[in-house]
Amino acid sequence: MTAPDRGIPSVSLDPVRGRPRDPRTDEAIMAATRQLLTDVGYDQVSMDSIARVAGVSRPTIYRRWPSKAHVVFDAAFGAVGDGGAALPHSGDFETDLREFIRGAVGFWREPVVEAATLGILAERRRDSDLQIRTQQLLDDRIRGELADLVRAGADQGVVRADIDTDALFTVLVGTTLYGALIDGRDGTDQLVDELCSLVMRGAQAREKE
Amino acid sequence: MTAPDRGIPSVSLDPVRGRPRDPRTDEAIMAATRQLLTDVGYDQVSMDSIARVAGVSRPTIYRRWPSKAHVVFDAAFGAVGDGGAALPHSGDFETDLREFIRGAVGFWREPVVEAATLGILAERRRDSDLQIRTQQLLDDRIRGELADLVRAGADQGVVRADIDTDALFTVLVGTTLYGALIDGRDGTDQLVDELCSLVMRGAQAREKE
Amino acid sequence: MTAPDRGIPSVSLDPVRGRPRDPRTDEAIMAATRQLLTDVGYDQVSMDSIARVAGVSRPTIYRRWPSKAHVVFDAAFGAVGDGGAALPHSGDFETDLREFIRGAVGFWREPVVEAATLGILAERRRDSDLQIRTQQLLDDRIRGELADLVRAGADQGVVRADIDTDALFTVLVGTTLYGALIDGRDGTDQLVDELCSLVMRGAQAREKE
Amino acid sequence: MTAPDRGIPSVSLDPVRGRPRDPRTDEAIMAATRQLLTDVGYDQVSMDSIARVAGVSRPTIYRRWPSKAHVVFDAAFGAVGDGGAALPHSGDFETDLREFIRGAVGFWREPVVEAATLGILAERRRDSDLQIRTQQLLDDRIRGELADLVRAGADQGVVRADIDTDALFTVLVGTTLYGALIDGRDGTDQLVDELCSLVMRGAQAREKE
DNA sequence: AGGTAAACGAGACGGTACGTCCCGTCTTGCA
DNA sequence: TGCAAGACGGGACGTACCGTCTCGTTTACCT
Repeated sequence: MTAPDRGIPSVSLDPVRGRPRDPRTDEAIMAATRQLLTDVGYDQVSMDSIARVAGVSRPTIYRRWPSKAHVVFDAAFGAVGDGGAALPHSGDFETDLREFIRGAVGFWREPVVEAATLGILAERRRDSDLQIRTQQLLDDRIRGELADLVRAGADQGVVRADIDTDALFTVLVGTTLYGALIDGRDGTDQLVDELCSLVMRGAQAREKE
Repeated sequence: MTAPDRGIPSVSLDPVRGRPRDPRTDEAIMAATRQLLTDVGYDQVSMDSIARVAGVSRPTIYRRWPSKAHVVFDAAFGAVGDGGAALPHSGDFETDLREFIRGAVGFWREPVVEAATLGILAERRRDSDLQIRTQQLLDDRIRGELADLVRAGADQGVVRADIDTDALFTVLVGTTLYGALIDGRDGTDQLVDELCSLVMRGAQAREKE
Repeated sequence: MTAPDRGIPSVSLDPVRGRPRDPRTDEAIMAATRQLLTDVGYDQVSMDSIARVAGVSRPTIYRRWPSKAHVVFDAAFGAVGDGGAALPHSGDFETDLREFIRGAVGFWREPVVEAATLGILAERRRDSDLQIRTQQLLDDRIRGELADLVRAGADQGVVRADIDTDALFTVLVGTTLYGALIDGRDGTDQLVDELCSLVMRGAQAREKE
Repeated sequence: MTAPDRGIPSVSLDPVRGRPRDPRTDEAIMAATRQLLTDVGYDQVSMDSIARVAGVSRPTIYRRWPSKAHVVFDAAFGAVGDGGAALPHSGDFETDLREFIRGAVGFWREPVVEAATLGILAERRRDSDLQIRTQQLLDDRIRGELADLVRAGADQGVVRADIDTDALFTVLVGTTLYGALIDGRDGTDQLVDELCSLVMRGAQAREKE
């Protein structure tokens, strides 16, 4: 995510009119927001503090983002698409699933994400733009990726053919989010193992074997 | 949760000195908060608006609860323990599990809970009291209840003996919370069915049958 | 002027409800405003700077006055009624007139008044409350006082019977205001003498003598 | 006033280098400013609104005038010198004086002047350039004109020889300004008559006649 | 005809102030 | 002591101007 102001998709005819925005300003705001998020947490981050740390004026931030939630969203999740893409796909379904889960837990536990997520989710209820963007963040990348994984597993015959990918997605994202951000009881490894095991085999005792 | 003011345990020597608190005041505040939560949502609820709707002054609220988050917590979750207790325990594990899940989804989707939860979870990060209370809410009642369920299932031999109840708890609560409050894609029934099915049987294709 | 918030004449039934306003706060705001007016001038005075100097929060000022112009008005002119009353009335019309003029020039040249007046007059055009209050300030006290003076002079036969007190008022106030605040060319004494002389005798050469 | 940019006297060596300024732009800015002044008043006029109405960019205005006050000054008073010159000089002092006063009142009551004057006078206190320009506006033209008038009257013997023209100027300008812009109580004719009468004959009852 | 320099529209930018809102605490007087 | 009312400090909000700046484009004059 490198171009803010996505909501207003810039209908302008000319590609550039007027003084262009300084890209360093964007980055300074993002960096300041990330730093503040990890330092003081979502609620304590104010537009004023962001502006101060970024060496920028408050109106300059409002010129780019419509509200604090959007600034934080981009600061916390903006780089997700770029970095998180490199999932290995070893070919073995359980290995790949475990990696997927580990990636999810790791993602929620990145300090910036950890600081931002619940605030964003709360704010999201009153901001339809934010709803769309959070949805897209999860759906466009992660849901699709999981679908690929499941399809590969089904082709190999190790995954039930009638599995509902969306439900599986909900289970994985919901559980990792809850485990990482809300419950906070288990270590990463334990959570990953148990979730992977449960998703693979279920809770039911096998009748045979 | 029927006895507010947990933080300040009332140092008074005599049980009653001076004018006693009017218990109707407590209920008026709770009712006003619940109404406002469903009407305008967590962030739009202000102590002022609660006081106004309850016909009460702001200090009267602060005399009973230390902050808005605690008022909302009690308003949204205070009655949980009383009402939600009546789980049937039919004896059939899958039926009971399905009922447990349905109860969880239904809980998250109660209008007041739906309006309050994400706000409370966000606020919880900076308020250790609130952390403890949310933890207790889930643990004391629900975690124990699930443990009973699992134990019964294990005794009957329909549940794997090595199942980790805590992990199962995380999966169930996390998934229902996410599905009900964040994803919002599935209907209740579908979510319940799929989650139940996945937890029972897992995603793995059976080698035989 | 000791009771701000004149615009909303406090319809409350009870004389005192809730915590009463601290009168020292009012005085601190007035003193801060007066100091700032003389130090930096009308336009440089901001609500923030007043609050800072007064050791008060901005909302506290807005609780008492609806805008900067009203704060400045009270700070600059609020004490006028009390102090300026002691006009001597020697009995000799020209002496009293001169004293009246000298008082007017002295008033406009008080540092606080000098700093505030033109700003207030400019602001007045968009604020009907302020219009009324400026009008009252001049009319209630000064116009009446001049009328007394003129009536006494007419009784003694030294003032033309058909003199228009309102026009005389306009001449005196307009000229002193202009001479003191806008023209700034003459010293006080010269302005007083010339205005007094002109008003007494006019510009016309006497036909005889 | 037809040549803007007085402050920065165009250091360029050649009289014209590069693209020359479009003179229609100047006029568009002046016209827009005049329209806005009468429509919304001094304080509501912003450089942005002027630019918008004039179909011009903000820097284009700043290229010609150093601040909003100067733009407004020229828009409101720029054409004064040209139009107001034609005072008749009938030869009869009182007639000419009345005409002078009527001209002054009429001037202050021109819609654009009425909207601009008090704002300019307030701004003038922090802008020495503006001080000089306002002074010149009044002095160069009007003060001199009045001096001519008085001299002619003195020659004819209808005006006291020791009259102070500057004081008379202060009285006439101050009174008309106050009467027209601040007091707003009298109609034009009444103000003119009374001021003229007072200035001619004074307030003193004649001992004889 | 091409080069050069300023005008020009557009809009970013730092800065400052505005007036409002809410929080949580406090200070009254009355019950 | 409970309670209603409301003052109060503090802090954040989002907006509006100001005057300056940096772009790319246009328009004239001058080689």
